[in-house]
Amino acid sequence: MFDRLKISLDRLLPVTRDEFMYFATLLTPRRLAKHESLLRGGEVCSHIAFINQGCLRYYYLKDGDEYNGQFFFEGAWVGDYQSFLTGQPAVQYIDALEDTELLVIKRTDLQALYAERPVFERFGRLLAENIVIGSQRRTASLLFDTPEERYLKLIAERPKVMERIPLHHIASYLGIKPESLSRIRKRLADNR
Amino acid sequence: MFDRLKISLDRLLPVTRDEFMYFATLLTPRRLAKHESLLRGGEVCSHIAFINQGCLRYYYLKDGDEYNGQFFFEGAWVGDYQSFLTGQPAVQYIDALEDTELLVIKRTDLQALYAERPVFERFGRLLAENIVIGSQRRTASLLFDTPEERYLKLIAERPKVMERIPLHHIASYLGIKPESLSRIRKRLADNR
DNA sequence: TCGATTTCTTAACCCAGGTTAAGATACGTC
DNA sequence: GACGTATCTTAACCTGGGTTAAGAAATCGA
Repeated sequence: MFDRLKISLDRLLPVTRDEFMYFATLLTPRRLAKHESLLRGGEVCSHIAFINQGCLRYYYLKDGDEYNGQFFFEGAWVGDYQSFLTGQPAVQYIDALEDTELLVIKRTDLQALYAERPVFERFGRLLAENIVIGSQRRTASLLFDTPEERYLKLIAERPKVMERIPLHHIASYLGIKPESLSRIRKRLADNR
Repeated sequence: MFDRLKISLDRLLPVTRDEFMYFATLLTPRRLAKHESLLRGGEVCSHIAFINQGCLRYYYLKDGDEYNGQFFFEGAWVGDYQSFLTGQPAVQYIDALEDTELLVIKRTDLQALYAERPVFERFGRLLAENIVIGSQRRTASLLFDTPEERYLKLIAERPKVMERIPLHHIASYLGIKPESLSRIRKRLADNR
């Protein structure tokens, strides 16, 4: 049950068996059915979740339309950082895109863990730093890549997204409408 | 010389006078003239800098065009996170937009500080977490706000940017060309 | 198994931002 | 004070994504 978590943690920084066991006691398993939601906008994000199996997305709602911010697969952590850290209502919605198994940790338990075990404080820093890198890459791509370029990069860099996620969700992630993604795909198929 | 830094640190988390003094010994003052660069793409970002006075931007270069990622003013930290953390060549360029005074810390010194003083490990986490929040907000705005909406939000939320930064740099930050920003401004001036 | 829903595509028309070119101010600096 | 540069604007034309509408194909659920 905790195998994937151990591997995922160790990739960021090695923890002793003892420290890991303690961490594991703070985690609660949770299952989400496909399309079930982990967090709704307006709620406070009081937990973050490690994905043991499955796939989720977070998205924003504006004028009734959804805009996919990011997709997450097994081995990643999900949560609304802004809400989790500040205690303010979430602006993000988080849904499962497949039947999903999570390991969930409460905000207050994580805060206490940071204070008690320095190695996890470091883990928190490394995790946040890695998220910064990913988020800045995404910002840069939205700033200066065309939708077509973003689509091609997605195919090249994140095959899992192409394999497991419907095209209309991908379009939303790319910042365009499904019809436009179809058009781009046709353009590319008619070899440019 | 360290007053603004102390205030800025304390806002994230309080440090004792003693801890602060130790931190200060790791910092080197540095001045940049307007338009001088702190980091060029391709270099490794081996330092991060606290802005004591002045203003900088980081930008990306693509096909000879600059794309402004972010602006920073006194009280903020600047650096290419991706390069600083991974040791890979920077993809960002960092320039001063005004004559600027910095306090610079070396990567290796900061790493050592994290290991020696837990309070700074925590500081590093909190700083990274705050950057995540800012970066995700920016991503979201690029994803679903129109350029006009982004411009209006910038006026409302970041008056310093409007006061101190040329419009063509603001256009680049908004993801549009200077001519388009002029058009948007005209549209708004002709009251909608 | 069969109707309903989800997913994906196509096409016609519209529009905001890009491109190109030009000109007006303001700013520096020698 | 004058020349060059940086900043900002305007306008005509172009283009790629949005909108609307429709239909085909795959999947789901009862």
